[in-house]
Amino acid sequence: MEKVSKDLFRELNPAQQEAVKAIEGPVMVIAGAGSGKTRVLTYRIAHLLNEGTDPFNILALTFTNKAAREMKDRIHKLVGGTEARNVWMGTFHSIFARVLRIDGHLLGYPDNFTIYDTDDSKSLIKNIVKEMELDPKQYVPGYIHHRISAAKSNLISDREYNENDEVTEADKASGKPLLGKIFTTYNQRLKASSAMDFDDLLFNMNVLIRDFPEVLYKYQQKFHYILVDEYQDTNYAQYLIVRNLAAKNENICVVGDDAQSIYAFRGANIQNILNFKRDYPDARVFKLEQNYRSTKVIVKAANGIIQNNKNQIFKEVWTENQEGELIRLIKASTDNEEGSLVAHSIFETKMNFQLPNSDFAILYRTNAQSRALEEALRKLNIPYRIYGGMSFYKRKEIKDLLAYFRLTVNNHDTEALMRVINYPQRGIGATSIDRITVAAANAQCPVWEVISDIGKYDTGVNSGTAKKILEFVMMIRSFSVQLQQMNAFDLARHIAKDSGILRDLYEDKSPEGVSRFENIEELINAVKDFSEGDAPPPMEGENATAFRTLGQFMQEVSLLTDADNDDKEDADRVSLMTVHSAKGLEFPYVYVTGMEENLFPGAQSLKDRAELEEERRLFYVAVTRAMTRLTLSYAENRYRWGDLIFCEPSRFIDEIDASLIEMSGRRQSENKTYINISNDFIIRKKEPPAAAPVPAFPSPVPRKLKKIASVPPSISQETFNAAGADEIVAGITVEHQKFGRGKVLNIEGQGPNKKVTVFFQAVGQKQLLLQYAKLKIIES
DNA sequence: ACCGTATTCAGCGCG
DNA sequence: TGAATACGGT
Repeated sequence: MEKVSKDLFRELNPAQQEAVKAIEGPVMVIAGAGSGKTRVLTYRIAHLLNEGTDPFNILALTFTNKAAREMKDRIHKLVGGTEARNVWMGTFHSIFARVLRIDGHLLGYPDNFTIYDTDDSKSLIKNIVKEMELDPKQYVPGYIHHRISAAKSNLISDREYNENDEVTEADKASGKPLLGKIFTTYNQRLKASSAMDFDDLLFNMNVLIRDFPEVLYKYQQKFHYILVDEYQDTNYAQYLIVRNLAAKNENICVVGDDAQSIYAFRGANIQNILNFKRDYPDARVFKLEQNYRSTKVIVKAANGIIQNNKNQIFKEVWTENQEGELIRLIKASTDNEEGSLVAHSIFETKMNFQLPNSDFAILYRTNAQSRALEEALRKLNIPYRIYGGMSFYKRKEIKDLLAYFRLTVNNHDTEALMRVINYPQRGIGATSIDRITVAAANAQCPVWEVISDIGKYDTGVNSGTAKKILEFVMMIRSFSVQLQQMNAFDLARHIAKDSGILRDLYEDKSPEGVSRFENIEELINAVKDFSEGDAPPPMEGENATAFRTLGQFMQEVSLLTDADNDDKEDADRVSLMTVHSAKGLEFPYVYVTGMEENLFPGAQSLKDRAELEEERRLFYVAVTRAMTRLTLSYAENRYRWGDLIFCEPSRFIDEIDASLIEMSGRRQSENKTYINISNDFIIRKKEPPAAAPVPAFPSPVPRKLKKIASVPPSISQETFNAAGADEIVAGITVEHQKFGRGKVLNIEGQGPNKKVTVFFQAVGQKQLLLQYAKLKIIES
């Protein structure tokens, strides 16, 4: 033990050592970018363990699953053994979901409550708006959800919301007087579905420890040491939980950087970190100011930027690293040229220094900017990966199967029920579903209650439909019964088959259908991996099972988001992402693109000081991602929402000392106007790269052709120009865009009504109107 | 139930 | 511009 802890400190600089050693009492660590923030947190926990602290008494809160996982791994490497896995380490949401599964019954929730994700919440809101017969233009689900979320994050209940005149007046003034009513109904529906949304996990945790002092006491006793990562990003609900849990022992350590607070727009309160000294007058504050990541040039530039913000904790970040290259500034005339110049710069740097693609990152403010950059990279055959796209768990087919799992675990989960009651189609149509919903609303009970005893309610569905509903209920019940009998994998496979999802997707032979089928297989494999792991040690108050159940799988999966389950396969790619998602990462070569007024800083932020300061912190984050060389770029014209607009270079460029910047030469070899027109044309029309000379006068191509580009490569656009009606005769082989190849059996009808019967290998016999079906002749 | 077409809308996004 | 959704015709 002793030896390990000596080694532990040798790897830390004096400031870091002090921060690690200050175990007792309130501590705040202000960690500049690249100063070893995570290192301090992990070493601190390792130190606690080495000193003999029971891991069960340590609570470490992070913002992302990824951060929690990385920290666990690193601690495990430092202290070895199995101790690390017993630390209560995870996101705010996952830790408090765990607590609520144990003690949530005090608030009237079963331990198998469902967690609604944002889509579930919005869909529920949408339905409520519809039921109340309000104008969906006025009551946009996304906006309402945002309001409700903001209220919950500030611990304002629906009742308090409705009783607050200021708030209700504001809603009235903006033409949404019934927003409070929707809030109330929304909460009622959640409760009836035994469900919590993400914000409820924090809100209800607060209610729990507010209303049940013995529960608060229990966790105060348990969590002797509390650590919080990214403290600058905590919202009020999170802040208050932490403060209450730490109130007894005051062994609380928060780590963060006020200069990197970039989530005020979703409720983070930078005051939490600025006021820490006020909350804990005895607090010791440690500043980590030595940067180990970046060159002197980059550090100087970053300092120059952030000093323009007024509201901050003073610190001076410095580095012993070498001076490094000057910051490059690329000026392009259009967004497409910007992409091309960035791509060429990456290509050249890569070749000159023989670097892997993974050394490069391209950052942008908005996701919409990625397209031009992608096109440019593709032209140079530079492999890239876009972060923050559609995550695995957001795909339709995955959500469908997960909905079956959810409904199996919690029959009251109404969003899941609505999703699958008629998928795959079982003849329970929109009208019947409406009738059921209305009956449930009238009877003030969950939809599941209505359909599981449909005769008892006055729904008005006809007997045929009632029978189909009964069959559906029986099926779900049979799944639920298996929860304690089968392990997660066996039950998941059983559900995928019995529900008809597998068959439904298997029958779809289109490339999209095949991919969906593969995704389902991947999900079932994930369940398999989970099943084969050790049964988790039962927590206090939990039932122990000999095997891992589907219920346990769902608890884990409902708080996962972006596929951190990284693809190791060909990881050597250039990274493309928004500045927000780059937070916490580092790359040798970083390109920050779209450095223009109204884009970065964004147009909405120019109105008020606080928002502009957040944009500036965002830029600070972007700049400090770079280790070796930073490149900034902007375009003088940019396509936005379809038309070309003029842009001014960002004010942030001027905030960097001019002596640190070098203007990178534009590629002057070709006529400028020519480049713009031709490049724009090529990229927008998705024609092949101009290996051959580009036509000076692009021939007008019908717009519609663009759509074709999304069709998989095997099917080119000409392929599906319909064959002439006269050319199709019985006996020939044809290809259909969706159904694939098949043989023509029969032709009937005349002119526009000419009908053809085809037997497709994949899907069987189909009748098609020649007028609509675009058939290609494969073999006559 | 299904398809093509019209319409609408556009910020960053953890869990 | 393009993606997501609503609508109207078969």
